[in-house]
Amino acid sequence: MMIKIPKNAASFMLCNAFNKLQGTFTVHSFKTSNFSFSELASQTILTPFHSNPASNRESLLFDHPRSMFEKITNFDDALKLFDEMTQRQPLPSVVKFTQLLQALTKMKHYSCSINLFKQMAAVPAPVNVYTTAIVIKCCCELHYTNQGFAIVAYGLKRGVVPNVCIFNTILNGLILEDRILEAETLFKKLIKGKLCEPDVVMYNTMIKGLCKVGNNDTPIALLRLMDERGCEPNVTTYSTIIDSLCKDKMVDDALKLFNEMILHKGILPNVVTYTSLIHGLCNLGRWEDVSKMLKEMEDKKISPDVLTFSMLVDALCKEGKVDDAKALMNIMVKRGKDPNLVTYNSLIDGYCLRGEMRKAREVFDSMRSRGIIPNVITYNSLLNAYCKNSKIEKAMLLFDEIIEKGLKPNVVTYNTMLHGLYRVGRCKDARELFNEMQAHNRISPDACTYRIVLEGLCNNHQVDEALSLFRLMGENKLDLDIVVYTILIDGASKCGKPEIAKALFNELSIRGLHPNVRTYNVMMGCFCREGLVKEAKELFLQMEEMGCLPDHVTYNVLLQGLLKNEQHDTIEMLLKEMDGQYLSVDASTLSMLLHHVSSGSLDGTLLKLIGKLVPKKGMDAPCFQYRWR
DNA sequence: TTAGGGTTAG
Repeated sequence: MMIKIPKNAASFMLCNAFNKLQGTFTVHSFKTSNFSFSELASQTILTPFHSNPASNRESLLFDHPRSMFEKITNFDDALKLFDEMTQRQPLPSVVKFTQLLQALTKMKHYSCSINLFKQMAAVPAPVNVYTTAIVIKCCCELHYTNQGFAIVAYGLKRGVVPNVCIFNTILNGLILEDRILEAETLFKKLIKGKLCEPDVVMYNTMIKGLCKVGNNDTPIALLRLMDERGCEPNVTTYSTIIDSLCKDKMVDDALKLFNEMILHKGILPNVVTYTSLIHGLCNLGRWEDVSKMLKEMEDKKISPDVLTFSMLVDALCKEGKVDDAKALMNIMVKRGKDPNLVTYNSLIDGYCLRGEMRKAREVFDSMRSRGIIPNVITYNSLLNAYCKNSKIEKAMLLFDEIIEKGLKPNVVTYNTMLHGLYRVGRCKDARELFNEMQAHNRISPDACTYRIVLEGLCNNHQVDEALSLFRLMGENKLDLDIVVYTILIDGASKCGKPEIAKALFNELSIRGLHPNVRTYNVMMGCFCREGLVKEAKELFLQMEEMGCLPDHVTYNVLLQGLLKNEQHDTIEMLLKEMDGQYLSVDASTLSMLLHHVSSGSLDGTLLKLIGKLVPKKGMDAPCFQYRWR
């Protein structure tokens, strides 16, 4: 679609530039009822908005426009008003039409706004840059950004010159649709073609989009570009980048930017900036820095909000400090910040992970009595706890309750249930559920589902079925990753099929997969079980050559293999290596070592070394402590 | 006296 040349020179330049843009973006026609925006754009006989004489002669109906438009709370009222407006002679001003469209858009009736806009075009009613901006936003919100382009073209035909607001809406639309590359190209063209000078809002939009795709360098480059082009960043600009860095665990870089913002730019951080930083610090377990940040907020009289508190509640729960988390929830209530569904879910999950089901249920009941309706995530936590504790009957009752409440189980729900069923050996029920999730609820199994099923089958001595499912996965081109291979190697080995385990291990290099520490541990366990200690030792050397460092499991597996097979020559060396790497012996290795010492097959002088390898108890990891005032 | 971005938690 080419735009024909309009009257004034500025529009002429814009049209040229816009036509060049067409090469980069596909502009689809906007067909709904009987005409499209692309067709509209190519029409020539349209009334320019400024020639409408109605604007200075309003009737009584429109003398109080605010109250009139504030009353529009539903679709029917809007339509009725619109009909009256379009039938008036002369037509109401463009501002009135714009207000009506804006009222609908604020109510999220995007399609309705677009339809009215089309009817306006048919009248034709007056249109200006505000009107088109609103309708373009509607298209973008509906993920029809291409139609937004068509409206820009249509606007140009009517002398509406797109400005920074309109281009920003388009950029935001592309970002909403994850079309970041296209947004970047358009942004560059806007600058190069001097179509508009980006302002802080536009830079923020672009920065948000780039952060969304996991890029941190370009947003920082944009921040520098703002400086070059004389555009002042604001707290949103910095907070967006700070948050992105924190999510990528680059908290120190985020803190540098935070200091730059305050000290060099004189921009005050807000609760969002602090919440992002606190979140990043919590994830890295930097509790002292978290306390510092909270103190700083207090000094600056910035109150933590529900999100700040919820995040801290969640962090405490993940550290196992669930009672502290509950106490923090009481503090937030005292401060007038009501915990919401997310906050309650964290606390319930925290109790569930500790197996404190009575407390979890108490919180569950209290949230409901406060009118907060549990969602599928709430149920998943409870379900997981019941399954992990082999309380499959309770889990099944809960599963029924999810459906009774009209909630839709998700893939996590099914994975949890499958795990639970295999744990108690109910393979047939698991198989039925596996079929049901796909057939009845149209939920596709994910990589996790397959791992659970394969591991479940292996643990229940159904290695052959696991293998055939595994081969089926290969045909479906599902993730045949190293985790899946490791599960099967372990399963085959433990079910007395070491040959299959070895064949699978050898298959890895053909598939281009690299064994990880778990894979090596499992394979070494397989050799040891077979009495092939020499092969296990060789693998131990090989893994280091391949750049895979042994962990405490590796040493324990090898030690047990050596002890079982009465090969004592390398034991002292291994124990010394463990000591050097601060690794511990596990309970069964320890008892075997002690047994061999007492029977005299191991030298008693090793006892001192063994003592150093016993894990120390009772040392609580340092965690978050803060004196709330 | 009509338009755009607004960043933070499970």
